[in-house]
Amino acid sequence: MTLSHPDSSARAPRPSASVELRSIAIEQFASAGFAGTSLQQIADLAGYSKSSVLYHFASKEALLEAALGPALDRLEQILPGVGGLSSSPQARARFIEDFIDFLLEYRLEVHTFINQGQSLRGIPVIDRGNAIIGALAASLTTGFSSTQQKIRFGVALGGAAYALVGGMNFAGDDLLPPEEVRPALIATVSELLAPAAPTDV
Amino acid sequence: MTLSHPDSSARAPRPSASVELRSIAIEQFASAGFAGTSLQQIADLAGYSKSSVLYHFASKEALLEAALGPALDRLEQILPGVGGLSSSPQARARFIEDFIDFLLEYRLEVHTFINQGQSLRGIPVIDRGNAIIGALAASLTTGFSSTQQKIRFGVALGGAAYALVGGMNFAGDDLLPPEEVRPALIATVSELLAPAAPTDV
DNA sequence: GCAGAACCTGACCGATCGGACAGCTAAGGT
DNA sequence: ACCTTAGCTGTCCGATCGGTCAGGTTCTGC
Repeated sequence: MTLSHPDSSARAPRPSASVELRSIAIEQFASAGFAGTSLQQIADLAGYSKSSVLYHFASKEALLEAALGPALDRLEQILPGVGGLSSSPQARARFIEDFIDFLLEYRLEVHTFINQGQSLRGIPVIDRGNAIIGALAASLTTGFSSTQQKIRFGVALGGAAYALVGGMNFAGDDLLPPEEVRPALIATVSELLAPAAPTDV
Repeated sequence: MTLSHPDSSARAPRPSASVELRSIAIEQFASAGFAGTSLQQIADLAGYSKSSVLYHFASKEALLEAALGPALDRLEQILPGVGGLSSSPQARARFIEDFIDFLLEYRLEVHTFINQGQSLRGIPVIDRGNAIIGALAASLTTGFSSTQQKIRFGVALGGAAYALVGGMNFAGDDLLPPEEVRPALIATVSELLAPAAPTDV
């Protein structure tokens, strides 16, 4: 990819086009939806032609995959730690922090996936993400899978994702700063996922 | 509308087409998105022609308005009761129950609105809904509008909406029955919106 | 019987969709 | 000098989009 690009330190105002297109794409997919975003829009926003977008990414689906892939890789990394939820409180806190940090780092990807994960079923990268979240849910509800537990998991996951990107424009004028959101979100999610030991507020 | 329809008790297997189209439309808007749903799809699912859809509803936006309108009317009805949140515990519980029942009754409408309320900005019925939720958020954060409070509100609203329709396919195979979800959801949301007096689980 | 409203349809419109393809330019290796 | 490759573009394609329109059918009120 960047092997034949010796101008990494030279004058290169353009961040290699591919990266730029991907970031613009995920921004649009999250805010306007996958179906609601055309390749022409992405091209216009990036200052390229539609043909150029299709040169870097073979199809619209490939662009979605490039946009969501890294987030899924990261999520798969922290997934094994979910086992710690039922062990020590430290391991539990550790996983929740990792998970919240994941949400914060991949705001747009998570938002896209949460909102459109059902309607885009069939696209490989979406199915992959659905499988990961399914595994996450299975781990969380191991042993006690009461309706209450399921609701708590659903509210925690969907609520956190929604609060991060989607709905904060209702509570305020614009997005809240991550350094302020992080502790509040950790406290709230900890409380939801650990009902036996309610965190102090 | 139905004034000139005396066959209300006669043989009329078709529920007046308008109603049928609206219910199919909201179902599609919620599951596939507004942009991702074509008038042709709706027509096919209903067994009508696209022209017929546009006969009953002047435009795609008008169909969206007809689909979401009743839910917004109902939400506006229960909105004044939000003032009770800061008064007696009974009034608070009453409002939360009303709100959860609203979510249950208008699952699809709420899901549509929560997921696409931002991207569809500009459409009158969407703006109206945004204004209502804004008023709701303002009432809830009156007095103490700390980041923690905003997060709690966001998680409660988005989480409840998500758990109702969107994400339960992760925790189980299909949607949970409302009579089981209701008490669990009431308990969870009560806890989130009233951190000072945590509900027992 | 007749006018007219309500209902439904196929044909058609311009615009836009995702995508295929040929060709242009600049840079690098030989 | 030459060729290859990467990057980017304009043009074109069939399909589909939301929407208009003229006409057909059936039912109702007079």
